Amino acid sequence: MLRVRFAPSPTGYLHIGSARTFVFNWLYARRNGGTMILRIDDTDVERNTQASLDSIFDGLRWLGLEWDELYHQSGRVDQHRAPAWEIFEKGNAYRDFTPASADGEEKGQEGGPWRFNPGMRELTRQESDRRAAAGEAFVLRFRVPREGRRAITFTDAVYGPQSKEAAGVEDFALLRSNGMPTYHMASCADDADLKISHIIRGQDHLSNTFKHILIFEALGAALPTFAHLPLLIAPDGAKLSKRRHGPVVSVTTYRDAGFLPHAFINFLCLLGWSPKDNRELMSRQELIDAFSFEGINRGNAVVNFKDGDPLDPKAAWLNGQHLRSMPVEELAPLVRATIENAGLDVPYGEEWFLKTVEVIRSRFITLKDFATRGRAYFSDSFKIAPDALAKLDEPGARELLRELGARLEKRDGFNEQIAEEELRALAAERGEKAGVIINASRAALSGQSVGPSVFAVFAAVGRERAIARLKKA
RNA sequence: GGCGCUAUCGUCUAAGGGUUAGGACAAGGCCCUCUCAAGGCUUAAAUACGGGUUCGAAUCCCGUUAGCGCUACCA
Repeated sequence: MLRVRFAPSPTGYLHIGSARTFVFNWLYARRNGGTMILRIDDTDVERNTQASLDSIFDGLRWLGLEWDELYHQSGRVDQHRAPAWEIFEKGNAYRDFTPASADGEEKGQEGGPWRFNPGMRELTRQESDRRAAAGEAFVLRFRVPREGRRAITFTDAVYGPQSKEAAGVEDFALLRSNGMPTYHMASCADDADLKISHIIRGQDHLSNTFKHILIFEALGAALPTFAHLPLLIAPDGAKLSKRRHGPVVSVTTYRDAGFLPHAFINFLCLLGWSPKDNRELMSRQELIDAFSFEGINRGNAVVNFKDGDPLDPKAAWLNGQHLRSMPVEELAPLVRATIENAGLDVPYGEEWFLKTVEVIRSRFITLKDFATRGRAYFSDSFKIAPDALAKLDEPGARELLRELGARLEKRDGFNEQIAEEELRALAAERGEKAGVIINASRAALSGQSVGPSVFAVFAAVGRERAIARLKKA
């Protein structure tokens, strides 16, 4: 039974690296008929926030990614503590009564890295029990095997064979002096208990895996398959962080910028993974079908944002591609929400709406464009952009528009063909280039100097509004 | 410092002993055209460095350098 998990700790908003980890887990589960588990690793009570938890759920909901089971570690503390003591009883852990060092670590000093406190590691069971009974505080540490040259090995599904001498691993903590399990303990206990078969997570855990294997083995639990993912980094090479890089690292930035959930997922997938056949624009199903560990890279991937522009250009391109290629029926509700969020509403019925979205989406990059560059289609209160104004200011242009408006008004019926007939007839009559009237019309009708074919604009704007806008010129 | 991992155009990546080192984004040009996108064509742009192994290395090995990660009673 294939079971994977995404285990965020709610100590910041959902950032794009975490989102990608979720996506890869999800893809792997969906690809192989497995179970996707969302586990909130909220053992660090001090740093957890409700806002962070909300952002995780908001982000995942926005992306439309679902999970099959949900757990909170905070409700499972007993299930983490018990196995720690089990390890202790087997002799694979010991109490360390050394007081927590006040500020920072002076442990890893001069003679090399800190591995353990010899006095504590060798304490007899009787002595250890006595001091514990006397109420002395202690942390429970794993007794990492140091005899011989035992190596801890495993094969990572992405990074290949991994090996490290056990003696090089420090006696890491399982239980804190307040009795709370550490991340390593809680995580492994849950992974074992929840029967996680594949641990797919960030490469920052690659070196932690040696410790985790020690725990799994001490627990007598089956080892899951590990697959580590290259990290997402900033253009300056540093790992993505809110402090250094600001909101670009947050999933909500992309949502608020008007991204399509699926386009964002598509973009995320291309960071550190490739289908190896040059495909880039992929549907959800194509992603699922193509996903495998073999396609995952080992080098970190740069999210290419700039100071003035938080969006990776390729992400924007992908969004534009999806925007114009997805079924318009699927896009329409998202556009409607965007329009309504901007305080506008859809003036005509669904048929008109679908047609209009179809016409104008071809030049847009994000959903936001519908409310900004596309504002004139939904509202009479719009500004004419400066470069569009220049088209209106062409000599004679305004007069021609008024005349065109008058002719359209006299004419029965109204559609693309009629608009084109009248416009071209007028141009011919006046010996004027059609382009002048065309460009000026686009400016007057849509407020933009650029956009769809102007006759499609006439149709989308509609007879009454088109005539009014022309005459107002 | 110790340990682990990584290194192909500016960015995302393909090629895993023999290719003119391929694609995409971004940039430049041309075509199309009522504008702008889209689309088509096209230009520029890379195997970090040094040694091996081999008839032949981006690819395998060693070293160097650089980056990242771990080295907490954070996760």
